[in-house]
Amino acid sequence: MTMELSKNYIPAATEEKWNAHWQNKKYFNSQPDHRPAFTVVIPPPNVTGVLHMGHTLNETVQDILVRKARMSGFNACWVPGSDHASIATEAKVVGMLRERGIDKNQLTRPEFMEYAYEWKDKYGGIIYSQIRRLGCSVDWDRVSFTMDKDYYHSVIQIFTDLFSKGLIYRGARMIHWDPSAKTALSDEEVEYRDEQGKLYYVAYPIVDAEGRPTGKSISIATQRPETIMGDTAVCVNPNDQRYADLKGLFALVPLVNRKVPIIFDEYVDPAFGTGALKVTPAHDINDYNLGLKHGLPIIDTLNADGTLSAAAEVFVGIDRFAARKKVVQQLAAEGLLQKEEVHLTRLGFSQRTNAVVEPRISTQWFVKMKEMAEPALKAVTEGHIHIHPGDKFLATYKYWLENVKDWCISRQLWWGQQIPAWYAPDGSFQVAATRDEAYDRFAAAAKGGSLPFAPDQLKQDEDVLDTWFSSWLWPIEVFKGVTNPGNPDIRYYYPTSVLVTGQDIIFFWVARMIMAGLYYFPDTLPMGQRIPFRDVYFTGMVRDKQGRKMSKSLGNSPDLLALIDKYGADAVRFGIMISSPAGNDLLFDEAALEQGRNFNNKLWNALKLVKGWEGRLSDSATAPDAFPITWMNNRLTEARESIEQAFTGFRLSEALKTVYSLIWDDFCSWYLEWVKPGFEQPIHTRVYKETIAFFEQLMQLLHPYMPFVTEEIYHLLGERAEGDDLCIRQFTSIGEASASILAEGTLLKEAITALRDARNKAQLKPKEAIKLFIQSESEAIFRRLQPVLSRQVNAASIDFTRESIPDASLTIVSGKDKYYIVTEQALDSGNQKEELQKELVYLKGFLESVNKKLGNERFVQNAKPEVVDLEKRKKEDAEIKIRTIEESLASM
RNA sequence: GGGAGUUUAGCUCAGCUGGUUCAGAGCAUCUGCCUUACAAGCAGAGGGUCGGCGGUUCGAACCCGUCAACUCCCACCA
Repeated sequence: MTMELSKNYIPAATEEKWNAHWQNKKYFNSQPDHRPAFTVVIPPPNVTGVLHMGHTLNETVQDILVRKARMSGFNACWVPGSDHASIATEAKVVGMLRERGIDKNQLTRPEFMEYAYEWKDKYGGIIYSQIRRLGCSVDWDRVSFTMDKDYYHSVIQIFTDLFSKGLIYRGARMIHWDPSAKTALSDEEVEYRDEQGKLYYVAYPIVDAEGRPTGKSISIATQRPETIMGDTAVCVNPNDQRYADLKGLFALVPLVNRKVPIIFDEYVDPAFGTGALKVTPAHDINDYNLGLKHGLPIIDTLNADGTLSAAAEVFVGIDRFAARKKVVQQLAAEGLLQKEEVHLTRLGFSQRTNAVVEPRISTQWFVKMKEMAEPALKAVTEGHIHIHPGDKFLATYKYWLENVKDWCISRQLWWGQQIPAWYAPDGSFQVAATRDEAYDRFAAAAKGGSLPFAPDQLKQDEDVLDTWFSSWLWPIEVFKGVTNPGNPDIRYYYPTSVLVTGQDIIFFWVARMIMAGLYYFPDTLPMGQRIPFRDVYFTGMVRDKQGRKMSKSLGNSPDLLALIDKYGADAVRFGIMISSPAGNDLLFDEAALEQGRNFNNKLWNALKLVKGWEGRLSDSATAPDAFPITWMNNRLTEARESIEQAFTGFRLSEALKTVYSLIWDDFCSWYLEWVKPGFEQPIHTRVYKETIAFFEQLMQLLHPYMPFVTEEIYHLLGERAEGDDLCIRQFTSIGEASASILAEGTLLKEAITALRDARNKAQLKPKEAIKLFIQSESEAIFRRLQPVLSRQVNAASIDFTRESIPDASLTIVSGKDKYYIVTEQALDSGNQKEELQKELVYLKGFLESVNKKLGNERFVQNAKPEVVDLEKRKKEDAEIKIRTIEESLASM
C-alpha cells in the first residue's frame, strides 16, 4: 500500500469521516452485558445555549474517561442530553416573542408552550452538533431531555411522592423574588455582589399616642427610601440611652404620615447608622422576623414587576429605582432628608436575569431539606462518594448540607413541569398526578360524602417546578429508573461511575442528585447502590489568559466551532487538557492549541517516516540491533504504568503530559532516530514490524485524548480487518519494566547528548566524523550500545581504552565514564579544563556535605537504614568521580 | 463576619509517604542548524533564597506556628 501523505496533517479531512464511521458501527451505543459497566451521564447543558469553553473542558474530560474505560474492558455508556432550563429558556422565548411583537401575557399557556417547543427544536440541536464535532463518544440512542414525556412524569411522580411523605409543603414565606422574570427563586439562584450604594438619613417626626407632634424627631439611615411607605415600626436598641425617652411614643412615617410604634429590640446595632432602624416587614428578611416577633402588620408596597403597589399610596406604578429617586426628592423638599452618604453594600442579583432580587412574602412550594441532607452528607464523609480534588470541596459540601434551608421549588413560569396540585373552588387542594386522581383524593377526603364540585372545576396550580427539581433525577431517569423501576438498564448502569462537572453547581445539582438518589432507592439497599455516582470530578472555571472570566461583554469567549475549524478537534482537546490541572481554573490560551496542532503534525510526520520504509524492507541474515527495540518496549511499559496511576487519581493532565513526552521525546527523538536507516538504506523487517507495533500502542494510549488523528494514523499504519478500529481496541495488561534496560537507555542518551554537546562546542560540522575512545567500568554495556552510539554521534570508530588518550578532547559523563574525541585537526581543550575544575569544586562540596551527614551520629542512628546506605553510596560515587576528574586534569 | 484554597523559573503549573545529585516540565527567551519524516522542525543553553519570619527534625519546597498577598465559597447588619 503506497499512498502520498500530505505534508501536514489536515484535521478537517478526517474528523467527519471517523465520526460517521464510529456512529455507523454503533461503537458508542451500549446495552447491558456481561462486562462491568462504566457509566457517565452528561451534565445536561441548557437546551437553548451553545457550548462555551467550560463545557468543552467538561465534555473533553468525560470523553477521555469514557474512551479509556471502553478500551479497558468496560461496557462504557455515556448518556447525552439537555436541560429545559426553565427560567433561562423562558426568558429567551419571551424575548423572541417580544421581537416578533407578541406579548406573553396575551398568550394562553398552550400557545406559549408551542412557541417554546418551537424554540427548543430550533436551537436545541446546536449543542448536540457541537458535542459531536468535539468527538464525544456518547450514545445518541440514549439522548435525554428533562421535558421528555417520561422524564416529565418522573418529576411529577417524585413530587407527589415527596408530598405524600410530608417532605414537600406549601406555605407563605419570605422568598427571593425576581421582578424581571416575575418568579420566585431559590436561595442558590441569588448571586451577591458588592455595589456602591447610598445611605440616606431621614427624619421621622415623633408623635404621642394620639398622634400629636412632640416636636422631636428620630433620624433613621436607610439604603432603600422607596420602602418607607411599607414601614410599620421604628426600632431601637433597648440599651441605647439616646432613645430611652421614646418609650411609649410613636413615629410618623414620612410621605404617608402613618403613625407607627417605636419598638425596642437588641437586634439593632446602636453603632450602625443612627442606631435607629425603620422596620419594613414586607421587604426585608430581618424586618420580617422582627415583625413576627413584635406582631407588626405587613404592608407590601411592591408589585410583582417591581413597581410600587397601591399600598404604597404614593408613586404608585412607578418602578422601584425611579421611585427611590422621587422619594428622595420629595423627602428633600419636605426637609426630612438630613444627609446622604456613600455606602458599600451587598446586593442580591438573579442568576438568570441579573435583576436585583426583592425579598418578598409569597406562597410557594418548598422541599424540606434537613431529612434529605443527612444521608447525603454521610455518603461523602463515609467514603461512598469520592470528590476530586477532595480537600478543596469537602468542607464546602459539608458546610452547605449542615446549614441547608428548605428549598423553594415553585416558579411563576410556564416552561417546566407544572405543579400537580389541584384546587377546589373553596381553595383547598390535593396533590395528584392527574385531575382524576386528584378528584378521587378529594372524594376520599370527604369520606364518602358527595363533592360539591365536578372534576372539571378543579384548577391546577399555575406554577412550574424549579429546573433543578427535574435535573436532580438525571442519573436515575435517563435510565427510566423512576418511570420504569427495576428495568435492566437502571439495574446495570446505576450507580454511574463518575460525574464530571463545574464546581459552581455543587449545591444546585451535585448535592441534590445525591439526595435524590438516596431518597429514591430504599435504604434496605446498601448505600453504595443508592448513590448516583461513585466519583465526582470538579473542573475549574475557564478564564482567558489574563485570568478574567469569559463573558460575552468582554468578548473573550472564543467560538468552539471556529477553534475546531482552525486547529482541529484533537488540537482543541489537547490544548485544553494540557493546561488543565484538576479543580484549578484553566487559563485559556490559544498557544496551547497551537501546541496541540504541532503535536498532530509531529505524529503525522512520524507516520510519513515509517511509511517511507515500506518499500525498503530487508530480511538480511544479519540480525538487527536489538537494543532500541528492547529499550522502547521497556520505556513504553514504564510510561503505561505511570499513566495508569495518573488515571486512577484523575490526574488527566499529567497522564497527557506523559504520553506527549513518550511520543515526542522517547519515540520520535530517540527511538526512531536510533532505528532509522541511512538515506535510501534498507530496514530490517523485524525492526519495521516492531516499530509499527510501537506506533500502534502509542496511538492507543493517546486515543482517549486525541481520537481522530490517532484513529486515522492507526488505519494508515496497516490494513485493518473489518471492525479493527482503534476506539475499541483493548489495552493489553502491563508487564514489568526492566530497570537495568531503562538505565542503559539513560546512559546511552546521556552519552549522545554529552558528545553532541562536545561536538557543538568544538564547532564540528555534523558530517565530520570523529574517532571515539571510551574509558569506562561498564565496557560490556557500552559494547551493546555501540552501534547506536556511533551513528548518533557520527563516530567512524569506537574503541575502548584503559588509559587516557593524548591529543584528544575529553568529555566525562556521570563523573566516571570518559570519552575521548579524536579528530583530524587537534581540538582546543582550554574550556574543558575549566569545566572540569568547576565540576571538581562542586563535587568536593557535595562530598563534604555527605561526609558531614554520615559523621552525624544522630543521622546514622535515626534515619532509615536504606537512607543511610544511600548516603554511603553517594559518598563512594563522589569519591570515584573526584578521582576520575583529578586524574584527567593531571594528564591535561 | 465565618470558612476553604493558592503563593515554586518571565508565564502556566508538577513535585503523591519529609530522604536518590531535588529544585522539575511545558510555553516563552537565547545560541547554532533549511541535516532527505517534521522550521508547526532539529541540536543545545541560560533562568528559581520554593511569598516573609520563626519552629520541629539527623534532614524541610513538603510538617507546625505566625505574618503578608491573591482567589473562591458562605452569612440577614439597616
